[in-house]
Amino acid sequence: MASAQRAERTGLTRDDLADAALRLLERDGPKGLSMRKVAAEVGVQAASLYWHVQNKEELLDLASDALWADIDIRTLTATPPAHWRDGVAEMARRLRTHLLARPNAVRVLAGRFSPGPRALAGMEALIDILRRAGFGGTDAVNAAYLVSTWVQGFVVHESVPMSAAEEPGATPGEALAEARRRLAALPAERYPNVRELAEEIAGPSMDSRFEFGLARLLDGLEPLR
Amino acid sequence: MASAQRAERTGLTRDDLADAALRLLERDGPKGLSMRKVAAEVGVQAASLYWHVQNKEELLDLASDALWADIDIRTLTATPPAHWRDGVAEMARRLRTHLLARPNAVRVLAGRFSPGPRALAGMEALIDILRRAGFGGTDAVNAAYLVSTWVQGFVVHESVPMSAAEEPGATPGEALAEARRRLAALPAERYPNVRELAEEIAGPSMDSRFEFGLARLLDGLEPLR
DNA sequence: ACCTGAACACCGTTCAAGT
DNA sequence: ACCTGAACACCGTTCAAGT
Repeated sequence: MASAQRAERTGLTRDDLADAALRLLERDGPKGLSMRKVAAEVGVQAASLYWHVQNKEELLDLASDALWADIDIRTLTATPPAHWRDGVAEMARRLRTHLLARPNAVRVLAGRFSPGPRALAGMEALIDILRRAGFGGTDAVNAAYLVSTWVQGFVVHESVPMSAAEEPGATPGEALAEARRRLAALPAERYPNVRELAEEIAGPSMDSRFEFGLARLLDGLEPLR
Repeated sequence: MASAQRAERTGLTRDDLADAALRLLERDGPKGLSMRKVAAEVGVQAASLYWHVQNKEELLDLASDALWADIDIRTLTATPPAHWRDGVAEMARRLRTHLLARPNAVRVLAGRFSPGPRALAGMEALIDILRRAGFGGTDAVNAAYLVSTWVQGFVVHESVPMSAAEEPGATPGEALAEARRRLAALPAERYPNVRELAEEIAGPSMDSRFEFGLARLLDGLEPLR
């Protein structure tokens, strides 16, 4: 048909722009994300973008929703887990893994995280698991919101380099040693606990910190079932 | 002395720059935050900033730490609360209130949230409350981290306007109605729960959603004491 | 319906020069 | 030690014009 033919010729969609933005972000870093470069990425002039999108603001909003495009949620709801805790935990881990794989997008788009249409797919899956487990509607919504805001906040912290200055080289081990040095340099009278627990705070394992939080959340939700 | 005299004459500090950045952010919005405007705000030429700061990146890092400058934490630790739950809850509410009062800073700096020196004051206070209540060192650190990442993630969601397009006017009531319309427009087969619970999801009370999460967190932490 | 070229105001950053 | 003026490359956005 004519429409199919037209789609073959050009077919530049708003999704294409969002995907290009995310691609540039991870490939070239935050500085790669300009209207001119996004345009070049999709093979067009910068001014052309303004036919598809009102301004850069709107493009970034599209990108922040597209961030959730490839996340694998359906396999989870297709075969509901035996226990709701496993289901929620698995969803939380998937959200984290997905975001951690896109650290530049997280850093640039963090201030735009909101329940857009695609992010709602995660909410839908979480609510579904919770309701099947016997949670009431309001509780399920609140619980899903709790889990997803926490994961996002956690990953933001995790994705930010300890110091902007030392971003380039530096092995994880070096960054860790540097973090400990920093904590040890804080005034002892004002930060007694932070100093004493510097090893724990600058500890290497974000995984165990994540699992700690997850277990606490699930324990806190349990009585509501 | 000579140094005091010099300090009187100019005395432009890095803190001054960070404060100016935060001031401009809330006064003029995200677009107010350019090196040239920060320079003008402190009465200097743009190029001069580069004597105090390596680049804009570093200035934004300073600003994101300065975000925690005026938060009132000391009054809390001075008179430790009777029950640790009250202490942690009060800290969480203060963190939220503080951030909510600076929505533009939250939106622009969210991707930089990390445990900088000033943010560690909140951690210190939280850890202090928890340890006094009998939590072990590692648990206290993990719990403090859990609470503060959750609050920050929560407020980010809360600070983002539902849609970039409708930002200008629109009463909260209108925005709410619009949000419900959006949820109702989602495909019913893929979003059955979201659609059924649209009222809850687009519900007006972020306060109660916050208190729900807080109560769940505290319940989840209780057994660790 | 979709794209271009040229232009405008503005931006971050550098650098030689001033005091 | 701290600031300026001028310059450079780049940016978001508009608009008349093309097809």
